[in-house]
Amino acid sequence: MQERRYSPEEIEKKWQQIWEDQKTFEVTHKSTDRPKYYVLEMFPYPSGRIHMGHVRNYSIGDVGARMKMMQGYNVLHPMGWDAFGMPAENAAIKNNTHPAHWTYHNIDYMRDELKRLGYSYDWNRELAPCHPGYYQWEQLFFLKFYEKGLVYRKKAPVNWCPTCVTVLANEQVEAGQCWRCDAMVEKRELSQWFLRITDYAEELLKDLDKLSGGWPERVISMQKNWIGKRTGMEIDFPVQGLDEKITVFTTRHDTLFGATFMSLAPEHEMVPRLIRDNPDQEEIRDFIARTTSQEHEERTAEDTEKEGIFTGSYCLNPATGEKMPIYLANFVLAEYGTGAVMAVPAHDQRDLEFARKYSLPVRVVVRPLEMDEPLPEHMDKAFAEPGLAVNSGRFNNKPTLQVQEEIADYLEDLQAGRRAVNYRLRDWNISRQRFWGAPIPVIYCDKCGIVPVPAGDLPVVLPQDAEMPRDGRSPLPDLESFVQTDCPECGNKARRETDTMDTFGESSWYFARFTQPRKEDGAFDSEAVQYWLPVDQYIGGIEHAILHLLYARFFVKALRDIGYWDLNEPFANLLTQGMVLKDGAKMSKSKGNVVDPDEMIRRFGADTVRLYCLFASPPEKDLEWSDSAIEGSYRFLNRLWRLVHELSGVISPVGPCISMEEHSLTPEEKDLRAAEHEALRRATRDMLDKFQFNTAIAACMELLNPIGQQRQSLKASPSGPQVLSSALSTVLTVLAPITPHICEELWAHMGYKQSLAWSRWPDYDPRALVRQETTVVIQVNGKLRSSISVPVDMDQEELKSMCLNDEKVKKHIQGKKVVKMIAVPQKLVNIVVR
RNA sequence: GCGAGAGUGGCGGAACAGGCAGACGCACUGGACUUAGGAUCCAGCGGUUUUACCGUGGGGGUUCGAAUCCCCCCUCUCGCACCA
Repeated sequence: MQERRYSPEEIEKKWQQIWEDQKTFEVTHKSTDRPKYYVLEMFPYPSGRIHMGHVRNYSIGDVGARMKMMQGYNVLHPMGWDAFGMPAENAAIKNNTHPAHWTYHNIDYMRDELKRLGYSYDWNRELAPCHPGYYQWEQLFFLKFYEKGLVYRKKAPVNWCPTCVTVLANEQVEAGQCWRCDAMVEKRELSQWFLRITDYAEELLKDLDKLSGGWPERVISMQKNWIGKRTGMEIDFPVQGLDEKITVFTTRHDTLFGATFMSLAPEHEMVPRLIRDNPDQEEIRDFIARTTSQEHEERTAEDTEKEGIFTGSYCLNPATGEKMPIYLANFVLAEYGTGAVMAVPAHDQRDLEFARKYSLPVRVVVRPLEMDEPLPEHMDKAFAEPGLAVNSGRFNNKPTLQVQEEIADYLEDLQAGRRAVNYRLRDWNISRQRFWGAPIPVIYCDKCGIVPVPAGDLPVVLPQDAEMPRDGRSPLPDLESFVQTDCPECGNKARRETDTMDTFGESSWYFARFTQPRKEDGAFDSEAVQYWLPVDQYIGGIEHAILHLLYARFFVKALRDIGYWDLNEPFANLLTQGMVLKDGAKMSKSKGNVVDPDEMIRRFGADTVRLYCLFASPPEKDLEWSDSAIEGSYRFLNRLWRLVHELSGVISPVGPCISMEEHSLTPEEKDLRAAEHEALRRATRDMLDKFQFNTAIAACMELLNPIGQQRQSLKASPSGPQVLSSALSTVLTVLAPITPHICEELWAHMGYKQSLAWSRWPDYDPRALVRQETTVVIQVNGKLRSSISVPVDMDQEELKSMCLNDEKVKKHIQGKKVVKMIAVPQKLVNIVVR
């Protein structure tokens, strides 16, 4: 008989077609009695081609989706494109075309690539936010946010990336650099649109606790960190000679008695009034100019020397009544707290350094618990730990925590301060001076001011005829046909906003749109949203730990308060997959270590690529790509292929893990059957419960080995064909979500009529796991000395005496006294001797 | 500096609940088959001075028994970092 070779190319195309023809992965929320399960992978930016990181991400998701289907869930598994963004503009400039053209072309190519990988997407739901049918809803959200005061316009120092020619949100600046191009970010004073994410700071923080368990702790702690909640007090310091107060935020109000001077950010709004009467104004202005022109990153570096200048004004310490000189200091940030710091040099390292430099008084107000009060003149390190209050009037000798409470009460009584909470999180700047994004639906009228576009006039469509300026600027401000419009209120000539929305806006709600992506009379179908959301399993890279994942959480809460749903969180479970590395480094063109998925699929087929991605390491860890290791995965699939074909005449479609008359089986049959059920037990636990595909695959490989080795004798034994059939069916079933094409093909070859995609995940039989004999290892004083094979139900006492009579054991216990024997049933006996 | 996580063969990685360390795979070695082998199959594969001893980053501890639990230290990765 002509041997049929494993030809991935042929069978993968075939099964992809069958799934498509049979609409295997098309789902609806209507008329189903099965529970829902929503699997989502972060959608890709259509950069041109998919890379191995995508393949890994989407393979993990696909296994999740297919496996849940087999468990009887109604599974939603959609895919789309994060289609707005700058590379499209750059490419359009380079190729003298329109960003839309480049984007849609890339999408077409990448969709083919994904299809070749056999993912179980419901392609009917595909979406791209650069389509007006998508972004019109985002523009509507903007209007609703505006109505609610959740979006506002203000002039503020914002992050400007000179290379991208646009501003960036705080979350998009990493160590002073642009998250996308690594250019140093500058501060610029611009009027921009901001989303009031800070209104939700407390809820965003609080709800992280609910995500615990479903989300990696790492991501939760990163978000906590980013939100940066601090509880403390706002304290007012009256300024001498002015009828004004400087308000500070502090978490250490217990040290108020030690505040000997005041430090203000050079940008503080009170500065002009504080220096008005100072003859050295020039010098101060110089200092301010010097400090504020410094790059933010440089100014805020920890090792930057503390510098300041005296304003000439004084304020009063509300606790001591003492005069405190007011300084400007380079290390005080205008954007944190109130931009003013009460300086307590004895208990804050920065203040101490500053005090030493400008010879300002140091007063100790906290004494360490176990030590004497430090001498202020000898201090070179501030004492920032808790202790007992000293030099603090009636609060003396009380512990720090108690003093905090009492001083808070005291100041609140005096109306000189109040308990306060401060967050590091800032409002989200969503204005972008770029073209390829959703236009912000606002009109500026000389008479009426800022006028939102009426909802009925949406969408504000991004012009298709724009020509891209070569320097990267947006064409919109110069495009009269876009800019010129009539004021919706007074009808006079007016101008459109030319900024577009941050592309993180689109990804903040796409998961919800997927539930009914073609809906035309509204953003969401409430029934579909109610049924599908939240996403049960979300999968993507850790790089979005703060950015996308924080924005999306915020959007869900904001849209909830607008009335779209009663959902609180978008993603119930989050898996952050590791990177794909080659030679220990992230793949990149510049390093020349890129492995092309298309080429791998050509050489080995999609199943092998998927198998390798899932086998080489657990999902959340980095994966080191190895050209030779992937061949091992290919070999395994070949071995599986050959085995099923060789046994064609013997095996039949009996089903996986079928029940059998135990007592009629030969020992060899029983062993293979036990191995089969053990493999299923492990695979079920590792895949379904833990998303640990590498060990589930190992379990399949382990099962295939004895099938291969014992197939000859099993072919001839009475129940051998049944046992072999069941075992192979189990292997194919377990591997089906991982390598679906080859499994479908072999499944059909075995004689099954129905697609594996619709097969049910089998249950193992605990009784089949029980073997007749088991190996018990014998230790003497905890050291392995021997092992014996005994019946599983052997009596404990009998087992112990058998161990003592073991030849090797005897040697080790000779002449010694047996003190104790510990027996772990079916595993081990430890003999303790002296 | 603060916070989180991780250190296991030549490599990727296993080890459920404190009970045979190294499953599974890669690489390697030997053999079979073969005109050939980069296919396939079989066997071996932590180290050493191999009746035995040592071995999961290092040191201590708990325990009959520790990769696993506790304490100290080292290293690496990630995040935050002049945030008052």
